[in-house]
Amino acid sequence: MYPESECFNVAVDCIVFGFDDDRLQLLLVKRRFDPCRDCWSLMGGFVGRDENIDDAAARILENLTGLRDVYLEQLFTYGEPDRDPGGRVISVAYYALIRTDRLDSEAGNRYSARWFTFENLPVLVFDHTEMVDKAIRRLRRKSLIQPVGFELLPEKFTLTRLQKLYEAIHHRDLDKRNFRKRILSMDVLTRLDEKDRVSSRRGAWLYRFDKDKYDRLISGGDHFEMK
Amino acid sequence: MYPESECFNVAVDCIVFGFDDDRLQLLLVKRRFDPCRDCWSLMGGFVGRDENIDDAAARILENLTGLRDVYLEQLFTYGEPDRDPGGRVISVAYYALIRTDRLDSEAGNRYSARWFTFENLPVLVFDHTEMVDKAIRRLRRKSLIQPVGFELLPEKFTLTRLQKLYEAIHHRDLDKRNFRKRILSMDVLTRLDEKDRVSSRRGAWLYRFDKDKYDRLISGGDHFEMK
DNA sequence: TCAAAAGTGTTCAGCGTACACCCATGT
DNA sequence: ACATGGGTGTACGCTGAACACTTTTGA
Repeated sequence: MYPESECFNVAVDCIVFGFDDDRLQLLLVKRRFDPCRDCWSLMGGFVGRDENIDDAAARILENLTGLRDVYLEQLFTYGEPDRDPGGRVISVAYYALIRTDRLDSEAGNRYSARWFTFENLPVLVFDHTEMVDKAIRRLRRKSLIQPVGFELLPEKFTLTRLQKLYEAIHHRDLDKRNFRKRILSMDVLTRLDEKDRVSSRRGAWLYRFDKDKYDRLISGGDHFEMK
Repeated sequence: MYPESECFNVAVDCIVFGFDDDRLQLLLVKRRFDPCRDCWSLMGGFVGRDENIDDAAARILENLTGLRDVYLEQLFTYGEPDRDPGGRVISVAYYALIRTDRLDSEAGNRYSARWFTFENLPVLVFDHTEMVDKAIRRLRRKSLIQPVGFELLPEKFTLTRLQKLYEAIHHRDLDKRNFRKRILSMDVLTRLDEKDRVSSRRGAWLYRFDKDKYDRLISGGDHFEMK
């Protein structure tokens, strides 16, 4: 501690993305204390004395969802002096991608958590809307260069479902053939010997995400070039 | 203030890029206090009680360089509990692009500041090397999609000089014709009726950066697409 | 037999890349 | 006259985008 210096509460706020059939969703909680009690808010919490910030984010997310090992990435740090009317709080925003099928709804209940369709969010407290806005832009960019978003689907999924996810992220229709070509050319999917017969009579092949191939892809740099 | 919560020193560290003829450079200071007195370090300082973080970064940078209105962008927040052996400090890293020709060397002297060639940096304190690493990656990526780096040159410059800058940023030789085609196609440069005769007998046209065109370019989205 | 989703290929345009020579001028 | 850096154009391959029909099968 450098005692001659100012001292701040440091919080983490989590932008939690989920995907349900064909809509991108956001998990929000109702604040249980003042200021802004009962307003919709991102899930947040304070960083602990001996805790690193990533761990704090993971802990807070686990409290809310009961999930460990979810995709979690630091987004941006917000520090306007008056951003929280309850006092000066510097907040490090993280965004998370979770599989809604794995969600522990018990955990969510404790926080009056609710999923909202991304295109239809309520007013949020403080600067949380700004955080969400930055998060979706980051997610969109990321999804173009990395096969992100497998984090948002159940383990086995059809290509149509994956396409629906990308369409939800980008809020735009995609061409089926081009999409499949593109995704398959990334070479991170394994087709299973199994079909999903729920969504169609004919049945659609199920795929699984191949983490090994993915890791090799990632380590191959940022996929930006200039020569 | 939320008194039931922990309280942290919050600092800003600045990764200051400059460009001198044909080398990318970094402005570093020698720490004047323990721990790690006399070690090379990024320029840093603590956030003030009623100051937002961007302003803190700008203030700290102005202390060091005497410059206002420099390009400054938040990079990442570092919060390992033991990152600073002097106490728990959460640090928000920013990177800055400055024109070395505008640098006030008086200001720098107070901090024993020195420019280092980017490819030849000294060992840095704490996690500062990690910060620098993230900053250069961000700068590289940014430079591919935005005409960043005009911030690093004097107001008037030749295309050769601009190319040298890009080569320094990417640490790679670029093809002259392709570079010029690419840069000019961005349509953010204005050719002046003036030549630089220092670097060659023939003389090279000087260009100026056109901020209006640039702003229009930026507002046109991230320059990533998916259809 | 029909409805509903799955699956599949080709063409074209634009962009990034490789590549080599003449120009203008000061000494 | 020559040395030095400035300036220019073209050909090719790859990638992204547009585009429509057949297949399967349960009801």
